[in-house]
Amino acid sequence: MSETSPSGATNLDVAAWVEAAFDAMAEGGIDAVRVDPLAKRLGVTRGSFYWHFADRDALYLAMLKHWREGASYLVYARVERGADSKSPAERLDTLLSLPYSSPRSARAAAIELGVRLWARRDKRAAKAVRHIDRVRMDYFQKLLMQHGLDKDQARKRAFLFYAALMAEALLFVDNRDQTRVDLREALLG
Amino acid sequence: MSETSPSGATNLDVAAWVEAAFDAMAEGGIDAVRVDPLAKRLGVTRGSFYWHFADRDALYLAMLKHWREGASYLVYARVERGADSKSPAERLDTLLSLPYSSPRSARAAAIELGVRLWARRDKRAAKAVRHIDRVRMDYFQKLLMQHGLDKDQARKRAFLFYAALMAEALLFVDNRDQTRVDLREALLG
DNA sequence: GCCTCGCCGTACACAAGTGTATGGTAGAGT
DNA sequence: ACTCTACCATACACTTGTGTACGGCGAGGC
Repeated sequence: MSETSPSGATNLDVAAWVEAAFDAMAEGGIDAVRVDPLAKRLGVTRGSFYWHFADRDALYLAMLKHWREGASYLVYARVERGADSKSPAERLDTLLSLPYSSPRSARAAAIELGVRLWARRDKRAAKAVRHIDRVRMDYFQKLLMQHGLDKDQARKRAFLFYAALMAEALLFVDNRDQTRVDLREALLG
Repeated sequence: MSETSPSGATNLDVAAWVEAAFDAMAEGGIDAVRVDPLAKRLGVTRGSFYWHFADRDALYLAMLKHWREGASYLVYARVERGADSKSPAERLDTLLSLPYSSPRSARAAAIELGVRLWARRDKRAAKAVRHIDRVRMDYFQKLLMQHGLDKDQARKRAFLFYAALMAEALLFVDNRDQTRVDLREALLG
């Protein structure tokens, strides 16, 4: 356990605060990320927060850093495990099936929205979003090329693929299961 | 001028407050819709607000009503003008080209995000979003069927079409113009 | 010429959140 | 045992926002 804080039950570290911050963001966007409510949620007072962070903006930066890494992770590691046994089509299929059914994924979807709305007024967040979008679409394009498409076709299809994934976080449609089946057919068939 | 308020320069009506509320929402989400900042933006005090609205929640409801109507309007009237001279393909093409290039459309995109993030915690907003999503997708499906697709294919394509439109409001991609050309080819070609 | 009424300003009490300064405490080191 | 240090609580001053009560003012009706 090479943690920043060595031990203790009530001992919090930066990661715990960031985690709670994303919980709050999933419910109410970046404006819901407030020091006092977070402290109550964690069972401590603001004194703890201002020990780990200079101010609220420092927490924002820590959130961005975490999201930047975690969002890349979501694309790479989560799909890549199982390694070479999977074909590109299987990996794309995995991507289509994982979001956003479970409660955990619903949280991820809300965070996606929150970060992107935040990025409309914060340049640092916008930069992170641009980066993640590039990383993801490049990955999708790569998979589609391995699946047999030429570079140009793969680029177009990657956008559609990504858009469809994001739409599940954004749209309020009725039959999500049916939609997912449709997508699989339209984008991979 | 059949306004609610007959005349006067500083005289505001409900519509003016709702308009300002959406401006605020486009910048900071539903949490940025606050009475005091709105009043300052409009050059009045809160006294005016609490004359037109019972409380802040009443403004929220007025916003939802306005969005519900305006969002349907965006689909119907905006594309349908020019009437019968346009083919279904031309109308779909119009839809693909209008969002979200102009500053006005950027505002609309931000509002879309704001409403949908809000809908994750407010049931009334969620209901409005569900309704609008149904209306829009039904319209897209209808156009695609008139374009020659059978009902089932049109439904699937309508989702992709809608998802691609929404992705422009959500994603931070580099070449929006290129993307739009690609979409036209992929979805209508 | 008053009076009502729509519309807005002002003032107040209250709540929630930020940041800061300072004090307390448990554990590890020596 | 003494101290140092990481971590947290407490108390304070400040800001921003909500809702409410009340007062003012100009335009029409009678």
